[in-house]
Amino acid sequence: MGPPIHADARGYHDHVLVRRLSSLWELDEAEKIALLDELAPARSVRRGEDIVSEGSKTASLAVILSGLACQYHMLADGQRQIVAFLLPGDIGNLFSSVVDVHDHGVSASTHCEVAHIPQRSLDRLVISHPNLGCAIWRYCLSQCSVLQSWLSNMRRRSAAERLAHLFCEQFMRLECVGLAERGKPVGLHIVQSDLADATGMSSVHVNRTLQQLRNRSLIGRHPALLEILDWAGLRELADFDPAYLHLRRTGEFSEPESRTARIRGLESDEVIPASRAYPPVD
Amino acid sequence: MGPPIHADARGYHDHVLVRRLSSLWELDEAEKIALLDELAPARSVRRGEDIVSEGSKTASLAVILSGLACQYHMLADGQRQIVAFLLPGDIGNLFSSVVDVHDHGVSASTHCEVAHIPQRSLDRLVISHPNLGCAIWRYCLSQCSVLQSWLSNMRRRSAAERLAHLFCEQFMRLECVGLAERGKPVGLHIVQSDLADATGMSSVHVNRTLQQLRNRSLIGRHPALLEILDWAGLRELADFDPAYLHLRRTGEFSEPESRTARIRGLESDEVIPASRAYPPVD
DNA sequence: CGAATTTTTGACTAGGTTCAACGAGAGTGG
DNA sequence: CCACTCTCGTTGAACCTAGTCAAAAATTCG
Repeated sequence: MGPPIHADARGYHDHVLVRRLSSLWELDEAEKIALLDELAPARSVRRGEDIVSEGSKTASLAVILSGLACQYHMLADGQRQIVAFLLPGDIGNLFSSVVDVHDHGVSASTHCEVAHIPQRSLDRLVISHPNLGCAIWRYCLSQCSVLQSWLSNMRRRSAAERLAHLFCEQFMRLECVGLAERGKPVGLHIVQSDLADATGMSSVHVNRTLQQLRNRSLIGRHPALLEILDWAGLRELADFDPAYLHLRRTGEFSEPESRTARIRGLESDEVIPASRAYPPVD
Repeated sequence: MGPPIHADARGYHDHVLVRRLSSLWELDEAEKIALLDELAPARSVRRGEDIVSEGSKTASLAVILSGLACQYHMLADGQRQIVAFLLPGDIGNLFSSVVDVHDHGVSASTHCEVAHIPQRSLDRLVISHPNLGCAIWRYCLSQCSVLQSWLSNMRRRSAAERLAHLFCEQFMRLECVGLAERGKPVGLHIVQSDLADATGMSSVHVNRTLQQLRNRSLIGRHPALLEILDWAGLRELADFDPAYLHLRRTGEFSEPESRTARIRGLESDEVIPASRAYPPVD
């Protein structure tokens, strides 16, 4: 259902990992090829399974190719806190790469395709292609900024604002790797209990808050889709400023209504699959 | 190259910046000297003033020499979220160093001494001394881990647990640069409204929660001191596991006092008297 | 010493949690 | 093809943590 979050191999330009790093830092052809050369074959991980286990030894980096994964911490009382969502093109355990042991786990929130890069390969890569190291450094900083942003939003905002902010972020991150388009729903199925673990709310309250957002026509009603009906409204509610994602092409995204409206209007006189291609909404 | 100009009388070993980086990664003498060589003279910043302003351009890194500073975000409604505390030896704006503009501010929570390292100097340093780059990379990851930890703790824990966790963290971070000792109060004056901005609570609730901790004899009663009366109790309450700080010598910290005293190189194995008051730090 | 900041206290309110149960789909095996 | 199970989503009601407002006490500082 929905357009699959899925990267096929139409060439290295279209590889999600390349797209992700390119969204942060310019890479040349040689660097892209060298990077993809080190990728081990993909493996499948089913929802709920660990991609990287908490406490395990570091040997390779896990690159998400498709699906949705999350970084989490287990607390002493059995609660789980999701500290980051990982979308296609994201690297699961970069933070642990210098440390010997993973201090957090990575698990699959939906079915995922994952490819690994051996730690040694990466070490070699950043030496032979320093500019690649720069991209990775920037990627790390971008992740840190997201963490800071979560910290701000989680505590100081109301439940509706928090969810709105999360949706804005996820959508824009999908967009930057070419997996989402304005006005179109995305087949990204985040389970409500995962939303709860990420925003620090109870799943009951997530449910009720989602209903508010739906009733205000900000998001679509289908649970399995991330469908933003009113980007400007959602963004205003969330007080969302995408600067913290450190994407290169900031101009086009930061524009308020006018531009957004134009984009939305543009596709509205053409094809909107949203109403047709996807199952009924209510 | 060149003699250590800015090292104080006790020598460069004792410089907080060296201590901080050394706590994460082993540095040799040449690296320490080279690093300190690039430090510009310190300047004073009064409580409440900005060390780095949000939105300003990046030109140098701010190293905290003494006092307490914080990284913060201003939200649209005027609320302030503190995303990190900076202790002596910490670098205020490392995250922004690759980005052109600071996406967060750094302000002095108490009177601070701050020294700057020009961005260019740092760039040169990590090239001429790769091992130094390694230490900085690790420092960055350590900061990220702290952020993740804050995220977990802010959301999933009760008010008392959150404050307890924060105190454990601050104390241990002070300890690793030699500014705190078990059983002794530290002259670190965190104002309650700052605690509120950091933990996402109201200052009223911070106040009431502090009283709980005091009544349970976990912390001391003096507002201007960070005094941990019952380390084990506080740690248990907070479910504090220092692993996420990525300190090199992890073993010694999780052990009770006797061991700590031995490793810290005390001549006699007398227990440090809590009665002997610690001189005020700021 | 006086002014400003910080800490403390009280009363009231609201947003969010917890518990418990029910509904709706998807997959599975007979 | 249907019943069974499992997970996920939805709903209601009682309860409670923490926020807000307001004001007094204490501390710091010029």
